[in-house]
Amino acid sequence: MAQGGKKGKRGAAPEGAASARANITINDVARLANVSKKTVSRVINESPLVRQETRDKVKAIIKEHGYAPDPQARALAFRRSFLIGMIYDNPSPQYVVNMQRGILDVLEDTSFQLVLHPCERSNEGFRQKIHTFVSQQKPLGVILPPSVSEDDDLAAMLNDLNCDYVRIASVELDTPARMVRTHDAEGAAQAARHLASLGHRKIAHIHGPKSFRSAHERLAGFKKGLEEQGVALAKNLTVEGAYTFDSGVTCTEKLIYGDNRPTAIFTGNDEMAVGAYQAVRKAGLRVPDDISIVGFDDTPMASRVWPPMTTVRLPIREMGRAAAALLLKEPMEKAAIEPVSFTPEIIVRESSGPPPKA
Amino acid sequence: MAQGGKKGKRGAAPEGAASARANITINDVARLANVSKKTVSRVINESPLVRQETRDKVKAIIKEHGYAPDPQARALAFRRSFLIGMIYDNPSPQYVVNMQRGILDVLEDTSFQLVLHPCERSNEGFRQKIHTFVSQQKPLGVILPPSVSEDDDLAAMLNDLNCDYVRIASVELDTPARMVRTHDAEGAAQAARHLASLGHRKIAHIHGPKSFRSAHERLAGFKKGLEEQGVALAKNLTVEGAYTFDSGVTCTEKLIYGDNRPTAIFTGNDEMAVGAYQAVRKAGLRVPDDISIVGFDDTPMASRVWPPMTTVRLPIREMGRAAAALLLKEPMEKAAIEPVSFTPEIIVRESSGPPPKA
DNA sequence: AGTGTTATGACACCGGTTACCAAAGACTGA
DNA sequence: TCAGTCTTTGGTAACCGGTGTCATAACACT
Repeated sequence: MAQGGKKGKRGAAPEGAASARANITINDVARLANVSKKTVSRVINESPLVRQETRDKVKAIIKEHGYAPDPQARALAFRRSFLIGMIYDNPSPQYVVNMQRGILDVLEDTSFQLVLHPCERSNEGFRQKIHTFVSQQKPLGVILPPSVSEDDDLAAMLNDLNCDYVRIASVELDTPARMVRTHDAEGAAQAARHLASLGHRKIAHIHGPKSFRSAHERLAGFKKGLEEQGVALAKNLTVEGAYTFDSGVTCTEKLIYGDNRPTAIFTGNDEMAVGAYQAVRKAGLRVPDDISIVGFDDTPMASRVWPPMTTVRLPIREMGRAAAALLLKEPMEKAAIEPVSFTPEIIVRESSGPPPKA
Repeated sequence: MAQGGKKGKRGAAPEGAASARANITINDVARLANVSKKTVSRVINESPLVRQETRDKVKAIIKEHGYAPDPQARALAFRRSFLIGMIYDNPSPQYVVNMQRGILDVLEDTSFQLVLHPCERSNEGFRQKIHTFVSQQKPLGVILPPSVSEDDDLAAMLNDLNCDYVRIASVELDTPARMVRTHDAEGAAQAARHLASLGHRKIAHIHGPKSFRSAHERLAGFKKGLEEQGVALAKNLTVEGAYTFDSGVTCTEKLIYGDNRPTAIFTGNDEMAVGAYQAVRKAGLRVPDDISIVGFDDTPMASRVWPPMTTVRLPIREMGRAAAALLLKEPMEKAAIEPVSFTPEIIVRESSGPPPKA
């Protein structure tokens, strides 16, 4: 067992006790196992071209010395870093944090790291920044939640950069291996059916901006739900909000003081629903006695407002897990992948009840 | 101008147009500028040992060809990656997202990336995971918001691992170069003074778990604020919550149905304040007519509940910026650093008013 | 013995940095 | 005026810790 290393050692102490900071490298493992570093590399990368006996020996050494390959060195050699990007413009902290958690659930036992890239699609130059990030850091892939997921130009750019990605969206935008699909329409339909079955006939919908696919989907689902219940879509009761609290307030005021006051309002998200609460209260009306309200998202706020809000929930964290899992799949496995999709579920609380007798 | 490169080129096309994907390297720049790669390296790293003329020439080439050094290669050579970690256990999505934004504000124009490590301090083994992360990824440093920032063992471990860090906390825990200090006590004192000056005399405080330093600080500040206003600390009106919505509800119920019903409640965070709203409402009382409520944090919920909540705000995003800025400072600069601190500010809305006439 | 795997190793390379040396100027003293 | 020394500037080689390519050794099987 030659002392080997012709390479000049520096101050490092090769004594037994040390090893606290002087990290052990692939060369050390190779020497200790009496094999070449390439063989160790093969073992690390699960190559089948290693005899079982050799593999065991190397693995034993690795375990004994607590060796772990250096991610930076691997990244350099692989020309691909062990980073997963999350590029998002969703303004809801709740959504963002849950998505991060989901992704991290999957990354936890790997050596991949999650890096964040919030952006604003309105801000021209955002694509440039992403381009810089991807071409410099060479992440394994990126995850695109709504609404960045809807940006086809962005997807095309990532494709050109040879960077894998997964889009989370309410419509089919890409191949199954690159999609986590949510059935927002079905969630909205549930909300509509719920309100209709309570007896409501004048049901309003405040949807999000038309530039969001989710707004379209939820609106479509809402209409479908009503239709199924044989409830006609009321005139002037479908208005466009901005997914913001303030727009929820103003849209609701418009509805309340319009010529066809609804007995129930379904909003495109919780944020606008809370705005609706406030507008209803300001008008001297009560939820749900005078007007029922149903939101979408089930943010923590939904269960904390008074009365607790009936809303539609999407399993954000699970979606994050699914997206990360897709990204980590081997290219081979990606060929034949079952489409991944999630269906929201209505959470009935106390903001929805039968319409007033009147 | 020798064609140079003895190294065998692969399929790469050295023609003018190309360069779309075949990333330009330091060697290319050196060749184009007629200098050695070492000189280019010096220019990149702002070494003073380069003649101005040479520097300009190299910079021109770099700019012309849009060269950017490979972070992975640099990381390998530097034995230090271009990652900044954020290790947190704060359960508030709002806090977490704002902090992330602040950090990213600073990192945006650098090649540093933010990586996330949520954890639970209760979970034994969490320190092991951080150890693995730090020793493998070798981040430049990590940022520790409360309450992980209060973990001295963790700080010691990071020190051993030779990993820089910044702690964000309401008490002085470390050297100025490693601290972003918040004056929670002062914020709490503001809340106490505000309520006292409205005429309240029976003011309750629901503080967080004693295991959180912030809970201590806010409690201390609350007492100090009352004292300044000459208001006696009422008996049985200081109770311990858990920083959660539910604990806010139960603690408030305890206060309402106790033998000394307060006319105002100051809670250790907004979450508990919203719980207080609910308990008050359930008891058939009104905010602020019967009981005033003041929270702490100014989460978005605070301005969306009804009535909009008076609360104390800490500039989380700015704190994130400050923490990241500290981490990026050169070791030299760190020697003499002014302590960084933030003082919260009370936001008066409509949940606080004069006490009932009774 | 000839052939077709399977296992292993040698060596260059990924794209930077550090250590060390050499050349070019600037400055000195005789 | 000229060699000798110091300071600036640039180059070379080794290295960081892995992986790819390709040749070769080991081990079947005809």
